[in-house]
Amino acid sequence: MVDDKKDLIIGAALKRFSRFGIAKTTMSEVADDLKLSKANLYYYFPDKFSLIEAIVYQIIEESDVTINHALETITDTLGLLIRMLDIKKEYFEKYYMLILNLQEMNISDEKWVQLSEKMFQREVGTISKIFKKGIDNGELVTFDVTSTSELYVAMVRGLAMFCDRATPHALLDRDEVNRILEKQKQAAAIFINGIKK
Amino acid sequence: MVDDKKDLIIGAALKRFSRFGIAKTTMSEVADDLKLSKANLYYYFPDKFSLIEAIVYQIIEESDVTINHALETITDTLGLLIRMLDIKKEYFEKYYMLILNLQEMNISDEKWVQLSEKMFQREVGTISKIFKKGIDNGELVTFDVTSTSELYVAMVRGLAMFCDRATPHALLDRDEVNRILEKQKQAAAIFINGIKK
DNA sequence: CTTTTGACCAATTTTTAAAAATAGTCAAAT
DNA sequence: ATTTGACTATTTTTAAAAATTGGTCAAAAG
Repeated sequence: MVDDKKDLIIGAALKRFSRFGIAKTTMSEVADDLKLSKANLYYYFPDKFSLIEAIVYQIIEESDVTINHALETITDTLGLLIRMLDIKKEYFEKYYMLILNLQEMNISDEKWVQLSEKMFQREVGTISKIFKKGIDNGELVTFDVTSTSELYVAMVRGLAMFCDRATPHALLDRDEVNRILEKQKQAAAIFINGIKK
Repeated sequence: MVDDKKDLIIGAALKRFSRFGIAKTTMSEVADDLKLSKANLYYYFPDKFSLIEAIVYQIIEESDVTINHALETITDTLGLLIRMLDIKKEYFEKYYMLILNLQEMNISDEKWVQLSEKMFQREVGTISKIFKKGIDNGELVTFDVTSTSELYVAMVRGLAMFCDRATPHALLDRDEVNRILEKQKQAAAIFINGIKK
C-alpha cells in the first residue's frame, strides 16, 4: 500500500516532469496534483532527487523489457544496434523533457554524476552483450568488449550532441532527431564493419 | 603598411585572446597594448568580430602548412587521420582559450554560426581529401566521400564533447585532452577498418 | 503505529533598478 | 591616410528586496 502510493506519486510526477521538465516542476505542484500536502509527499520521498531517481528507474525497467525482447529475437549485430538506436529514439521522444533536463541538470552534484554514470554504464552493458554475442557466433573479431562498447556508446552519444541545429540551444524538433538517428545508424554500420571478421 | 599594422593588431589581440579568452578581452585593452587609441583600432577593424575572424583565418593559414605537409608525406589513410588528430590537439593546446570561447560563444548570432560552419566544412574538406586518396590508391572501398567525411568529423568532434570530465563545465586539463585523443584515435582506426577494401 | 498536515525555516532563485563597463561612432586634428 | 578625444547606445555587473521552493517538525488524525 505504501508502494502503491509511491507509484501514484511517481506517475503524477512523471507527467509533470515530462511535460515541463524537472527544474520547472515544484514538489508542491506534484503534491497538489494528487491532493496531498507537500509534507505528506516528503513522507514518501525524502527529497526531490529520490523522486526523480525512482522515475528514472521505472523508465529503465520499462525499457528493459523492450531491449531484452530485441536481444532475444534479433540475431545479427548491426540489426541489434539499429534496433537499440530506434528504441532509444522512442524513449527520447516519449520522455523528451525529462531526459533533456537529466543531461543538463546540476551535474556538479555528486548524486547526479553517479546517476548519469550509472545510465551510461547500463547502456555500455547492453552494447557489450551485443558485441559478445557477435564475437561468439563468429560474426565479429575478438577485441576488448568493454572498452570498445564504451567507445561505441560515447560515439553514438557524441553524434547526438554535435548536430547542426539551426539555433544551437533551441529545443530540437522531430526533423533534427531523425537526422541524428540517421547519422547514428550510418556510424553504427561503419563501426560494425570495422570490427567484423 | 596598412596590412603590417593589421598584423600587429592581430598579434596583440591573439596574445590576449589566447590567454584570457575572447569575452574577457576588451577592445580597449588590445588598443592599450599597442598604445593606440580605441578609435584608431576601429579604423583597422570595423568591429570585434572582424578582428576575431582575422585571427581565426591566420591560425587556419598557419595550420594549413602543417596539414598540407602531412598530406604530402604520409601515404596510409589511418596514419593520415591520426596525424590530423595530433595536429588538432597541438593547436588546441596552443590556442586553448580562443578555441574554447569560439565554441561556446554567442552562437545565436548569424555571423558566429557561419564562422563555425566554415571551420567545420574546412575540416570536412581535409578529411575528404584523405578519403579520396584512400579510394584512389585502392586502400578503401568506394563510397560517398562528402557525407562520410561529415560523419567522421561529427564523430570525432562528438567524442571530444562527450567525455567523463570530473566536473563537466570545468576547463579540461591535459590528462582529459589526452584521454579524448586516445578515444578519437581508436574510433578512427575502427572507422577506417569499416571502409577498407 | 502509520499516515497526514499546517506552520515554519533556510537557502536559493527571481526581480528590479542603479552603476559601471564596453562596443562602436564621429567630427575634428595631424 | 591616420589618429584621437569626446560622446552614445547597449550590455554587463552589482546589490538589495521580494518571492519561490526544497525541506523540517511537532502535533493531529486515522
